[in-house]
Amino acid sequence: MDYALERFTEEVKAVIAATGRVPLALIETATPKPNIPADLAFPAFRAAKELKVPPPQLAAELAAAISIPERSLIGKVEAAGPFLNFSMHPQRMAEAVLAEITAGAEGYGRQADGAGKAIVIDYSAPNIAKRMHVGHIRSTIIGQSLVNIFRALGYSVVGDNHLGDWGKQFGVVLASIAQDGRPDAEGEAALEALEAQYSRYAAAAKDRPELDDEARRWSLLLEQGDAHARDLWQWCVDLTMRAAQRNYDRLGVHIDHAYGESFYETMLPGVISEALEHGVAFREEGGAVVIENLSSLPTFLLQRSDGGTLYMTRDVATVLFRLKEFHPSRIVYVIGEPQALHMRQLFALTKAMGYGQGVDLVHVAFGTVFDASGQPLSTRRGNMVYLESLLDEAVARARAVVEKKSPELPEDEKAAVAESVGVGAVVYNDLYQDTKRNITLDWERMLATEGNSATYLQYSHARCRSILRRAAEEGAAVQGDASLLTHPAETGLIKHLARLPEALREAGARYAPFVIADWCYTTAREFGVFFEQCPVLKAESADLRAARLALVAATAHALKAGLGLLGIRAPERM
RNA sequence: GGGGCUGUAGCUCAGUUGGAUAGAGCAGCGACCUUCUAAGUCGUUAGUCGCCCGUUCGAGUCGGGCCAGCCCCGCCA
Repeated sequence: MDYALERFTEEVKAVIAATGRVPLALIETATPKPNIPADLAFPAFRAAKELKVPPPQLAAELAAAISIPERSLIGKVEAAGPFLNFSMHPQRMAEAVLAEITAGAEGYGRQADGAGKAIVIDYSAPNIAKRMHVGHIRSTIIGQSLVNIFRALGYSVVGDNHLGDWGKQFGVVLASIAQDGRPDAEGEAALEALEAQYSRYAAAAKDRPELDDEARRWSLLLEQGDAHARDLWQWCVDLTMRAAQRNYDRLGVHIDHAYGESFYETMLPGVISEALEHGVAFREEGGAVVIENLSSLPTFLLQRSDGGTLYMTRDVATVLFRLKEFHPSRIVYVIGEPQALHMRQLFALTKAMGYGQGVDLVHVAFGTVFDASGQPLSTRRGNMVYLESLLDEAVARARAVVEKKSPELPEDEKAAVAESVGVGAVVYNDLYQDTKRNITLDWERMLATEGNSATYLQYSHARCRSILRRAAEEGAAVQGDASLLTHPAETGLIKHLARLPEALREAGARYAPFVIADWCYTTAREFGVFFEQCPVLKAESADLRAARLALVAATAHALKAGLGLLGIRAPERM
């Protein structure tokens, strides 16, 4: 559907065109900066040059020549130097926008751009028998937001959790469990114990080669489908996924599939032979399969000299499977920036092998997380942060704030609010800025309850709901004449609400959830101004109260829709 | 040596088809709660947009060259 803002833009272009003064191709509009009292501008420079008149003259002529149709969303047009500025008709915009949001409710902003197209999004990808750490956290949170965004844009989105459940190191995992037994725990505690067993085993193997042999034997048994090895492996997968699922539930993450690396095991020989047949790869003397001079990328390997496969081999197989299985128009990888080269090589190789022509292979690279002293987080440094503990810590801190700010809430609601606020803060920390930036783990900033923070957005929503709750108690009408909303604070809020569909489009086009975060933040600010300046329940008249209540309801819906795209819950009270 | 990302206020960041006086938050200073949630609102201090050339009516934005930080460059993932 065309939302009000798009219709307004179309009308602006149409009225300029109707003057017959400017060729259609030269009618380009721009959004004025916030300090300009207009909603859409036509910079006359280019057209003026073409027509050989000074830009201010053209702008003035157009301003005089333009006639605004009846019932137009355009309020007024005026020349400002070389710019032709258009303003929205506040009342008609108010009516249109509130009607749209009321109709769309928490699905406001949805579009059909992607109808009939599938997108595969690869995200989260925890390693089996290990805890999820910062890298997986970023991938999970960013990936889920992109899933939400593309679904809202009408795409058929397939999420795939590419589990690290295979490979050389898994023999060590199994051998260490065979030696030390299965930890008697659940969740991160169990995985932490497995990690410790793994480390001990790997360390001991340095002096005792027979341990290495034992690990290799387990690895082989697993690949050969030995029942016992397979059972142990499955136990690890189940344990890890149970722990992951608890975290996913808290984060509002739902991933459609979890094929994992192991799924592709049988397809790997085919991938290698096909690459050789296509002549994009060759087998060097040592036996390794090499790809050289591909799109001027550095040389890389598809098979080890000992015959073993690599990350690249499995990734190629994964692309081929996804193409065949889902027929996507794009495959999106939410993976850390350090793997940018690997991704470019993978994409180039896939295309060179003749696959995925016309399919966009996209790497959404996210930056690295550093600790407060600027060190990268790592297990070895001992400053690693794990998902479950991160969420628990965030919720505990949020709980303290809830106790202080809202002691009157019932116990279970306090807990629920703390959960939403704490988890929301963690999510927002990964989404409020461009994902490709490195970020510094800073508890103070992450759990900030002021300014551009998840809490502020949730608080704004809760304030809306609070007003609506009281209105319901008083039996007040929540639907009124939107054309009464002419206060600058009301108009400002409405105009901004109208921009969610546009923000959604941009977020999708740029793979950038922060565009949504920005929109949410500005919405909360606009609402804050409105809240201060325009009494709702005590409005001057019943009609105005009804109209303002409708605006508050719309704001709540839109804000909840925006937060939903980010994967952040919006509590009713806090 | 080659390549990728980043460089905008004291700090953290927006600023994407080149357009009007470069915007927020935090921190600092000041004001506002007997009125719908002060987890709020308003005011104020603060910037040679890393540096230098170029393209043009116009460059934070585009091109080239430097500088700095992070990361990557065959048998891990």
